[in-house]
Parts: sequence; structure tokens; C-alpha cells
Amino acid sequence: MKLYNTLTRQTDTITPINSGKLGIYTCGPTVYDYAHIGHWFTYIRMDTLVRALRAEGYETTWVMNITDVGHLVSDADDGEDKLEKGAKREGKTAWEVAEFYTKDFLECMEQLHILEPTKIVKATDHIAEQIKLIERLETNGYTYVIDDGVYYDTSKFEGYASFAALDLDEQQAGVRVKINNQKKHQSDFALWKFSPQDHKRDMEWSSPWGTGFPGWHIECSAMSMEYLGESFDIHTGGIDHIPVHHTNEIAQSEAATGKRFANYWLHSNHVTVEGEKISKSLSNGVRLQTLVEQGFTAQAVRLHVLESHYRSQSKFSIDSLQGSANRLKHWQQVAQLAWQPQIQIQAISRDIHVIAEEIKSALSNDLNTPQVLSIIDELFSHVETGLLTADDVKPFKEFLDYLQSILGIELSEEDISSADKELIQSRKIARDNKDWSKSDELRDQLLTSNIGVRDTSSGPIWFRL
RNA sequence: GGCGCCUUGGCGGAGUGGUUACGCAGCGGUCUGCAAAACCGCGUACACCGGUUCGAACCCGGUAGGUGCCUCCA
Repeated sequence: MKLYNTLTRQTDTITPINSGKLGIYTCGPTVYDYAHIGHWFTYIRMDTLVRALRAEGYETTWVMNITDVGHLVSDADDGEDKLEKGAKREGKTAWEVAEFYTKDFLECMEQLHILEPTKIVKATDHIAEQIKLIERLETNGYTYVIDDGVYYDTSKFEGYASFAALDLDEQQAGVRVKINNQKKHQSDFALWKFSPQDHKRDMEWSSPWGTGFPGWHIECSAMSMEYLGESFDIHTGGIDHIPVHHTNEIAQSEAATGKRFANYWLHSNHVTVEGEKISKSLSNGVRLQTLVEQGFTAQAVRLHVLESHYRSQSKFSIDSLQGSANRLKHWQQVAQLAWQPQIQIQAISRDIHVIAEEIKSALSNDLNTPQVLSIIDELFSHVETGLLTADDVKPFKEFLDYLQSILGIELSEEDISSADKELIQSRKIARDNKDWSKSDELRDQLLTSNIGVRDTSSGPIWFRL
């Protein structure tokens, strides 16, 4: 398996720390609002990564976090906690907001056939681990305390800016936002924030430094190391995390342990919606639910995501989603041929293994999912040209199961009922007798069960509408 | 201002030194009682200008346009 590694800025062959096993950490959602199509692009891609690694035979431990505290509206460590802000907006407590959006997120994950991670971990369930990690940083001399919290001194970590290849001094010159002027350096970040004097937060905990709550970055370091070890294999997230969140995670983790944090960093590029970047002000962050209401299936959304490479800035539009839905429908019709083998024209079963190898190879090449789809199209076109022989049915069904396991797209549909089969047979007899009105009547009857029929030289073939 | 990235046929989207990926849409055809579907065929794309090379969409240089981050964001 070769993947583009943000750490080395090149495509690296994956070598696990422990032979045959891989630990993967994915930065999950901050649960203060509904997830939008951009999030789903990222999580579907990460799911595809895990599926591909498992198909390669790796035993994977996939950890995803849920950020339910401490993610501030501004990374400059000013501004509100998103959860507390969401609570105000909805007239609920921060706890209720977190629970509501976590539930919605997990339901969408299931709908999109995103595998359940080995562990889904919440920041609020790991306060003790985060405090312990801050204490280690304090012991190692990387922290300082100011009025509003405990901070990480980024100047003490050599090569702080190298992960994101940033020139901090030059950046600073162009920055217009006001910064917390008690901080020693603009890039320093909060490890622990103190609760405000003037009001009580919904979420707060006591700590050696005072009552408050953890900063956003520390949770990912604490939880990933808790479940995957102080050094682990693959860390993933959205491309926006490179300059701040992941840079900070590396600084904290490596300063605490003195060890390499993660070996491979995989980042999903962003997606534009109808040509514009997704942003709050444009409110163009389409929800899955909205697409479903417009008649699209989660499977079509999933196929659409796979149609672009994870490192390219992809485009989302309703028109192109419609194209994916059409492609999926076609695939499903081909899959239904598994239930209706025809007279032998040409056997395809021996091609299937070759095709499966090609798919594996495309995935191993930095997850080239668009190429995988074209390989499938090619095979399916052969299936339709030749139809299936009885001998092909078993390997073909196995192939459909393989596609399901590797792409999360389910094509193996159920057979139609024997009653419907009888209708098809009766219609064939009517047609043979040139009794067109009866034949049409039977066709309409089948349509009520959402079954269409096409007449071919080797007999009628049904398909679900 | 700093650091990047991109430019492929109507749209989406791989590829990356030499056999015109692929999908969606469109058009033409085959099949067919009709319809639908399916299949076949077609459009011969790689921003522009130079250079390297036997050969470049693919490498190098430049030009133009677009875009991302440095604010929040997957």
C-alpha cells in the first residue's frame, strides 16, 4: 500500500510498526451542528482507506474521536467554545447539544456504510488522560500559565512549523486578527482553559491549574496515544488540519514522549459545492438528509465521493450527483443478472480474479478510487455483452460481495418473488402468442412491484426500477 | 505580503514520455409488436508560448487564468 504522506511530502510505502497490524486515528467531528457534505467526503474517504488496508490483509485498529468540548470558535484561543455557543443557540445544555449531534452523526455514518470504527472516543470521557498529558508537558518544560489558561510554548519545540511548511514570521506580518497579547508567540496554543469568572460553563472540570476545560488539540493527542500507543501508524483528517491542529498535535505529543507521534499522515482535500467553498456565510453545507429528501440514496452519495481522488479538490453538485445515481442504477441492473443466468455466449468468471487484482492494485496506489470505478465499469460491460452463464453466477456473486466489502456499495440484491417470475413467464407466453394486450397488461402489473422487463433474443430479463 | 496548488472533450474525472481510461449527458445505430432497457458506434480533449527528446497532455522554463492556506472550516 502506497499513500501520499503529508509528513514526508511524498508517496510512501506503508510499513507498520507492528508487523501485519496498523493503528489509524481519524480526527472526527465537533458535534455542535449537523455534518455537511464536506464532512462526508472526508469520512467516506477515510473509511475507504480502512477498507483497503483490511483488504490488503492488515489487522487494523481504527480510532475516531468525537470533539464534544473545547473546540473554540477561534483558534487564536479567544472566542467561545462551539459547544457552549451551540447550547445558547438551541436553548439546551452543551451536553444535550453534544448528544444530539453525535447521534445524528453516527446515524449518517451507518447510512453511508461507513464502517464502525474500532473505537469512537469522546473528549469529555478522557479529561483525566488529557490532564496527565499536560502534566507531562509541564514537567518537560513546554508550558506556561497566563490569565486565561495553560499554554504550550511552540518556540520550545524544534521544527514546530516544518510539518505544515509554514514561515511563521512571514505569516505573522500578513495576519490581521487581534491576538491574545499575553501569549508569548502567536502560534502558542491553549492546553487548558480556565472557566470564565462571569458565568458558569455547562462543561468544566477541576485540574491542577484551576477549574476549566481542555484545549481542542490536546484531546486528539491524549486519546490517540491512549488507544494506539505513543507511536502509531496512520493519522488522518481534513486538509485544513495541517497548519494548526495537526501541527499542534505533533508538537504536544512528541514533546511529551520524545518519540515520533504518527508515521503517516493522510489528508482529505476539501470539496466545493456548486463551485464555491463550503462556508457558514454561504450556508451551502448540504446535509445528507437534504439529499435523501431530494430522492438521492446514501449509496449514490457514496459512489459520487469515490468518483474523485481524495487529494484533489473535488466538486460537488446536484447534477454530478445525479450522474452518479444513474451510474449506480446501471450497476444495480447488472448485479441483478446474477439471478437470471442465460444461455452461454462467453464466460466471464475467469476474468473476475484478474479484475479483483486490478482493483486491489489501483487502491494500493494511493487510493485511486476513480480508477477502481472504471475497472468495474469494464467488467460490467462484459457481463452485459455476454450475459452470465450458470457457471458464472457463483463467482459473480462473490465479486459483488467483494465490491461491497471494498467500496461499501451494496449491489447484491435479492431475487424477485416466484409470483413475479410467473408473471414474467405468462407474459412471455402471451408475447409468443402475439397477445399484445395481455402482454402489456402483465407488464403493467409487474411495474406495480417496481419491476421492469426487457425482451432480449435469449428471453426476458427483469430489472428493478 | 508569505507559502502552496491547479488548468484534460458539454459536465465530472483518472492517467502521466510512445496502444485516444472511464462515467454522466448528447447524437447515430442494432434489437423490438409497442415501450423500456441493454448493447454497439460517434465526438478524436489535455490553457498558451518556447525548450529537451526519435517522440510530450505527461519533463524543463516562461506567460495567462484560476484557486487554497496564513480567519472559522472536513
